[in-house]
Amino acid sequence: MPELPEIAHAKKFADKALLNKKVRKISFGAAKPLQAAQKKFKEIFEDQTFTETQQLGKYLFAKSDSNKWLVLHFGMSGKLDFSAQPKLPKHAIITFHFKDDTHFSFVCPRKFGKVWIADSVEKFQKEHELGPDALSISKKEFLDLMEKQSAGVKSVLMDQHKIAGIGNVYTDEILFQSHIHPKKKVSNLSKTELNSIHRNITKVLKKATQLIDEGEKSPDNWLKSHRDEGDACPNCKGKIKMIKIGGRSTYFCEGCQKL
DNA sequence: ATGCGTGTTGACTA
DNA sequence: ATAGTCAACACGCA
Repeated sequence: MPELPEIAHAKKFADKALLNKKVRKISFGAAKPLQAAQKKFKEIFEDQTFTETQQLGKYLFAKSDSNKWLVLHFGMSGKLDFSAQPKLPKHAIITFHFKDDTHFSFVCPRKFGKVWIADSVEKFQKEHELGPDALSISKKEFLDLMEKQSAGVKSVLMDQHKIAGIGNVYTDEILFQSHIHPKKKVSNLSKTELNSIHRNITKVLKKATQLIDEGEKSPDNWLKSHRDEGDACPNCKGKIKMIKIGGRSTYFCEGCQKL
C-alpha cells in the first residue's frame, strides 16, 4: 500500500474510521512491528480519543487526547481496516476497539511496518532524520537540495532522509514522465531537467492520490500501468526495460529516458 | 501438490 | 558510496 499517495488515502480513511471515538480497549497481534511495549500503548491510548491525523511522507500520525501521537509506517504490506465483525483481520498488529463493538486495525502481513508512540510530529521527524514531505517541498528547496547530491537520481529521490514519501513505483513514474534515465547522476541534470522532476513529483503524487481516492486505476499512458519487462512503452511503443537499482526493480524506457 | 521467484519497505554490512 | 543481504508473507507460475 505504501507510498505517499497510498498513505494520503489511508489518512482520509483514518479520519473517518478512527477519529472522535473513545478507545475502549486495544488488542495486539505480532509483536515485531511494535516499537514500544504493549503496556505503553494501553496506558497512553486506552480510554482516550484520537482527534486529528497528519501525514509526513510514508508516515501516518494520529493525535490522542493524551497528547501523544500514534505513528504508523506501512512497510511493504501495511493497510488499515475498520469493521464490526467480531473476528479481527488476519495479521492485525494493533487494534483499537470502540464502544459500539467496531474496531480499527493496522494490518501488516509481512511485518515490515512499524508502530511508534511519539511526542510530536516535528520531534519524530527530527529523531528519524526525515526530509521534508514530497508535496510540501518548494522548487527552490528542491533545487538547493539537489545541488548537493551526486548519486544517481533514482537513489536520491527515494532517499527518505532527503525527501519523504517517494518510493520505488512513483520514482520510476516521475522519471518516466520527466524523460530522465533513473541512473543519471544528479550532478549531470540540467536546470530544465531538475525543474521537470520537481513539477512531476507534484503532478504524479497528486494525481495518484486523487485516483486512489476515486478508486480508479492509473492512466494507460503512465509507466505504472506497464511495469512489466518487454511491455510497450505508452510513449514510443518501444520495449520497457527492467534493471535493478539499490536492489529495487526499476522499470524505464531506453528510448524515452536518456542518460 | 511443491518449490521458486517476485515485491509497494528500510536497516545494515562491506 | 553503492551493492548486496535480510526480514516475513502472499501470490503466480513452472
